[in-house]
Amino acid sequence: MPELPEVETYARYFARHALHQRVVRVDVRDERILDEIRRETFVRKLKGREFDEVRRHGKHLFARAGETWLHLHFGMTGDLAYYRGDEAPRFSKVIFDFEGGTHLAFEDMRLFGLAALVDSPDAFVIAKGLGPDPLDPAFTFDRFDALLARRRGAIKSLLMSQEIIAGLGNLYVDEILFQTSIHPKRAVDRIRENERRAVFTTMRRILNEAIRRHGRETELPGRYLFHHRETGERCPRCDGTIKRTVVFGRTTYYCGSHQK
DNA sequence: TTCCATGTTCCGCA
DNA sequence: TTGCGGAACATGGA
Repeated sequence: MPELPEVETYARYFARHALHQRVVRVDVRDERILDEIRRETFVRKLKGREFDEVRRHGKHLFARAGETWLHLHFGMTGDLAYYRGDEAPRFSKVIFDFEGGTHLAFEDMRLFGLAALVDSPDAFVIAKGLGPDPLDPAFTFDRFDALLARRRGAIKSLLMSQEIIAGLGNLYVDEILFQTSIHPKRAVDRIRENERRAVFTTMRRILNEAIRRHGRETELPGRYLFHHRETGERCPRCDGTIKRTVVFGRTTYYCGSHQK
């Protein structure tokens, strides 16, 4: 379920449970989850260490362990589980055993996620060309607006592009555009400044709202589009009908009446 | 059985 | 150069 609010929730979960404990074993259960690192190297550099800091940028989570940082990306189905005992979660791909008998499992059913080591989160963000994190306090409307300037193409495509803004995914982009009454296919150069401001503030409001609900979309207010992602549904904000299309290769829901 | 999925990347084409 | 459509990846659930 990993868009920004989910990954923020995972980051807090990691920080709450898995810091300052010695890693006594690193169990890579499926090597395919590792990104450009050999299993032996991954294990060697983490075993015996303690994680002592967690950071997030967009959908990427980083946890510092000595000289290196664990990097996790959750793909479509990634998750974390901290537990005690021998019952590893079904789709565990990497399990960290801590002294004291607890474990942190990185689960990923569909294997679109990845685990790796990086020298630093900042260097990784630069190397990958990731855009700013929308919740970074230093990320202002003016910076947001500059990122959209001189571009064409559908607004949804831009908001989905991680090299422009890092962290938004299919559900949250649809939600932001629904709540700002903007059609997902509207060209960005045909969006007025007051609408761009609305997108910026609504984006932050929705993300913070979702984080307050621990990244669980199902707990978002009933008037959110999230609960009405079905062709033919009644729009919870007007008398329109929910329609479905494809933008940026992704199934897109929007209200055929109030989103222009 | 068939279709779909909250992500990312790569390729070809306009 | 920019943007977009399509396919691929792996796998469970409706």
